[in-house]
Amino acid sequence: MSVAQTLDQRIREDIERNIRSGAWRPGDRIPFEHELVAEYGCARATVSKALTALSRAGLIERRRKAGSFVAHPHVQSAVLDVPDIGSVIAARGDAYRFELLKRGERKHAAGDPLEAAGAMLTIEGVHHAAGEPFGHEQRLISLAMVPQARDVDFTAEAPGSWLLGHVPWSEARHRIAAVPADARLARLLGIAPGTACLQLERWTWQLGKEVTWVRQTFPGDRYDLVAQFTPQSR
Amino acid sequence: MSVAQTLDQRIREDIERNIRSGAWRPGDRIPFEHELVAEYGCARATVSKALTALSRAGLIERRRKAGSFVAHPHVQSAVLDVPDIGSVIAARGDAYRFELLKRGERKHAAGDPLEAAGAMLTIEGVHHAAGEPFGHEQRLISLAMVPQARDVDFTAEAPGSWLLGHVPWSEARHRIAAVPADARLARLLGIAPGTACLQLERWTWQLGKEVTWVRQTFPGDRYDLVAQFTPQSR
DNA sequence: ACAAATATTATGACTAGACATAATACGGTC
DNA sequence: GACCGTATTATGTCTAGTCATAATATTTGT
Repeated sequence: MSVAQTLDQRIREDIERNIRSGAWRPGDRIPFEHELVAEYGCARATVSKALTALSRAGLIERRRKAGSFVAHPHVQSAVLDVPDIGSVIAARGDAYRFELLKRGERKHAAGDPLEAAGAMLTIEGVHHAAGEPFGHEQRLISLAMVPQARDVDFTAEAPGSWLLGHVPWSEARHRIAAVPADARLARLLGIAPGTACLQLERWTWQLGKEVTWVRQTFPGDRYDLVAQFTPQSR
Repeated sequence: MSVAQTLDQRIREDIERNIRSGAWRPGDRIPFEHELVAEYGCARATVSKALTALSRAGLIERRRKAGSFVAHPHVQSAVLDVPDIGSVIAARGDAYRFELLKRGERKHAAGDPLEAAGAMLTIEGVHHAAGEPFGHEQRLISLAMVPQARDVDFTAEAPGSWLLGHVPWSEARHRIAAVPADARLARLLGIAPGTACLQLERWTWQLGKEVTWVRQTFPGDRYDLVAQFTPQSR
């Protein structure tokens, strides 16, 4: 099967195979650490490393004194990659362009998706693939958090990829929904009003402070999200 | 801030804060393990545990001889929880019911979303919340993999939750798209034809063999997906 | 000057222990 | 038999070290 691998990986995979094959069912107790130590002839730290990994992956639950048990699956948990739009289009071999429609600056207003007070940069634009409209983007950037954004020319670079390079390693929350295109969106994207669109909203913050909010809307027939290789958890 | 925590967690969080705050930027070398050992006055295994976790989270890259470096973010990677529909509705405090529309059995046909040959169970139904239609489901189940499914009464329990309890710890691939409701779907869900719907497709397999395929469709105004707390990676 | 051989160094995996902690099982008391 | 304190036990975190491995620096040979 697989080639050279470490002992803790082998232990992990042996246990995982027993769980995924159904040989060990949810609720079953798996062997105690000291039993695995005896079986593999290794130190307890090595067994523990394997079990810690399985526990973090949600496959087992460890209980002091009682032992470790195969977890009960509850939700399907998937890792969803939300790539930069420019790179998605480039990967398909199409030319990419960001068309800046509007750019403004204003104070925080009630009902804004960004809750932090202070000055904000507002950006609206359309992503193009191979010359055709691909998706619409509405964005707010907190100027308190990213003052340099004031001096950036977003006709040359899309705000998303600029932010990725200049405000790295932030955190985010995503919301995915299906919405009909309103009249304005339909005109901008060259589609019929009411067309089903995939809408992705993302709030990004850095150390608990809001950096940017973006709402991207794509016609349903031009874009979909794929969440690959999905273990269950918890 | 936080209360009692382990030393490796503290080291991990200290480094993570430096990265997320932007103090250490992508490409920067973080302190060597032996420097962190001196700083925290602990064993190298403890520092290594923290760095291993950061590396698996995609925040740093470790290179032998060279040291460890802050990774360059590329895509937004989010953990998406796709819960069982029944529990979603129950969590909102509404009554849940699965209405079985059709149930059949047939051989594999060309173009089926499940590629494995053999007999398949076909199921169609509607999920109801508080007496109102909530979403539509079309499903195929491989009878070679789950022969017991033949004897289950899916009017009592939705196939999704039954499978979760009887074929645990499988793997899956998801696809999310926005589609307009066709005439039949519109009638079943009590919505206007063309209404924007969120469509979730899921292929599930166990140890490399296909178990089930499902396509769930929800009117856009009744359901959306939220991907929480999203670290970037790779 | 350039390439090959060698030394150095940081990470990676591991061992054989120690002590802490939480949950269970056991025993004795009322 | 119900209740409470104590002993036991499996996990959880950690130490102080070893040996291996991969990549960089340095030296050596031509």
